[in-house]
Amino acid sequence: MGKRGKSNRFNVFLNYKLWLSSMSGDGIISEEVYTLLNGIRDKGSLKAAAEAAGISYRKAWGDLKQAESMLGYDLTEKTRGGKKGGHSELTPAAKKLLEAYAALQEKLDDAVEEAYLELKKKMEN
Amino acid sequence: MGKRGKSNRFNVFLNYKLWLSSMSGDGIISEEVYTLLNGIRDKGSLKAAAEAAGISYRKAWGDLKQAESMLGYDLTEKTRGGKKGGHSELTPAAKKLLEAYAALQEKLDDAVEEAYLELKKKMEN
DNA sequence: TACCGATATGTTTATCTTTGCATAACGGCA
DNA sequence: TGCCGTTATGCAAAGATAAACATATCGGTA
Repeated sequence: MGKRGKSNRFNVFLNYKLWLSSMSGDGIISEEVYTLLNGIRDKGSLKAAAEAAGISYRKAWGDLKQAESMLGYDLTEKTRGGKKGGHSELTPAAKKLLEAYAALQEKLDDAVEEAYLELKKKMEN
Repeated sequence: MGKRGKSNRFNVFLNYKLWLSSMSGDGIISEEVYTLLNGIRDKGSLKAAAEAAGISYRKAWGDLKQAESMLGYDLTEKTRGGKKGGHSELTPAAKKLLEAYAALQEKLDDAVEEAYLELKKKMEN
């Protein structure tokens, strides 16, 4: 950057969003499903996970249901009634998915960051 | 995979979407803006680019406008009237952006593909 | 056995996004 | 000068998405 004028800063962020979909493209597992699963693991109920995620229970329930139906197996084990009214917890498959997803996200975060820097460099000169 | 039963195939796709946003997070440049820019380069008009992209002219125009306002400079040079009623063409900055974006997308496509294979592998055993 | 709180699910509202419609401006060209 | 096709833009209509609301079910526990 020379002493005169300001360089042409490329002042924008690069964002990305991931999701899993069936071949037919109908059902999806969006990032908020991962948020929900994390919440369920931490709080022990879908209700609590939904409010922690800032979405309605109705939607959380629907999203989770379709995620499970898309995968063909359950991600949560749910019970109604009982001492605390009911609860939900993760199945082993869900735990595996969360782990795998965390690794994936980390890897892609890095890739996106790197790609962003290159883009920025290209756009700034 | 043993001789009995079928392996637990993880039959879902990993998708992703990219976009640029301002720091404040309001304005965005989504992938469809790139599609539009490509269309404008090929067809010479926003109208044609919009229908090629399968979106309304109204939206295409609005998206482009906000992209330009977010960047702070024009991506297209537009003229009204004239021999063919008017036309649009890319500015040098837009051409640069398209090039940079193509490189970025290629890189991320690879990263996502790779990450997907790892995810799949983890989920299938 | 009545109550509590969470799961389960249909139905109605509200919100957000996109399209569609209308209208104006523009500038070559017949 | 009137026409054509495109850019430009406001506004109303339509569609998609999510929230809210209303119940029902369940099983410990008081």
